[in-house]
Amino acid sequence: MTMVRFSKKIEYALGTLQFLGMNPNEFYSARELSEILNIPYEFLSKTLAKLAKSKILNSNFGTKGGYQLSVNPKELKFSQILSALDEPINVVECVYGDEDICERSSICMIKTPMFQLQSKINELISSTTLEDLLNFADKSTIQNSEQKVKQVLG
Amino acid sequence: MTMVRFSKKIEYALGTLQFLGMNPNEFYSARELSEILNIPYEFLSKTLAKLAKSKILNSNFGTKGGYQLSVNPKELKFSQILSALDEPINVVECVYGDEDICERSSICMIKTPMFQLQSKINELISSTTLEDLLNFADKSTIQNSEQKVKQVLG
DNA sequence: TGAAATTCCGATTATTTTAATCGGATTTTA
DNA sequence: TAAAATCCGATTAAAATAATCGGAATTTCA
Repeated sequence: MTMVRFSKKIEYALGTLQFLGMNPNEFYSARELSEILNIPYEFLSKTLAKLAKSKILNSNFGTKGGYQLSVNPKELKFSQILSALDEPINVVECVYGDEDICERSSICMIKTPMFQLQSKINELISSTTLEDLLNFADKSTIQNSEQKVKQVLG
Repeated sequence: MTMVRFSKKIEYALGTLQFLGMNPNEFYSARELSEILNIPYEFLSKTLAKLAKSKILNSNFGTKGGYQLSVNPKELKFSQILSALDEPINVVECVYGDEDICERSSICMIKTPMFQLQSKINELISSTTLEDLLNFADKSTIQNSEQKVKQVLG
């Protein structure tokens, strides 16, 4: 962290998954999604590819291709989304990792307590699902978004 | 985030506060702490100054000066430590912040759900205290640390 | 069958953030 | 008054994040 801030990559992924969750059974291309959601195309397309590789999205090649949510929003945990996009990262480097990685290891007394905190964070991101993202979406913003879809798709 | 990782600044601060919590009623200079805890002096001294400014540490000038924990570990929340070291930072830029900061604001549907997640994170870092850090410290590492203290202070 | 639209893949560049360092002023002790 | 310390601002170095570039493979459809 600095404190706790999602990277743009994650923020974009969450927004996209939310959109796809609200519009299931339909394929959207990276280009369309980038225009609808106002996200840089080159960047978003890499994120989409990763989500597809992790089977969170279905993807199709070709002119009619694109992406589609492949899982039930209720079953898609934040922790899965995060692991699809990044190597697992913990509050401190040595949690779950090689202790030799830090030269302070032998005298560092925060490892075990940090392990405890990490568990709580893991619990939090495992108990939050895409469904939560869908349920709490703000209504007026949903309307704005739907208008943008019409504008982009014509 | 990338995912959730404390900055070195925070990691150093936690380790230092833990050490000072285990050795109350005594002043340690930035130089001593940097040697005992194996943390770059220049960097640590800035961190200590911030903690002192936030009244988490007592500080004294001069040759016999140094730092000392000024609060009860049970009363010192992680959230206080984090705010002492950084501007408040949230899971996404717009939470609690100016919406105009993000050009996607009008169509971004994750704001409200992110607000919910932020609350849970805030709750977590408010319910974790320095005492937790002290309680869960690993015993064998404490011994290593105590040896290091003798080695440094003679 | 071939042009267009797409996903996919690797590499590079630019930007921002984090980490570390430098120089020096102020305060206290002895 | 010299030494040891906190304090303060600025700069530099390193690392991580964000964005871009170039092109290969796949599918659609005229």
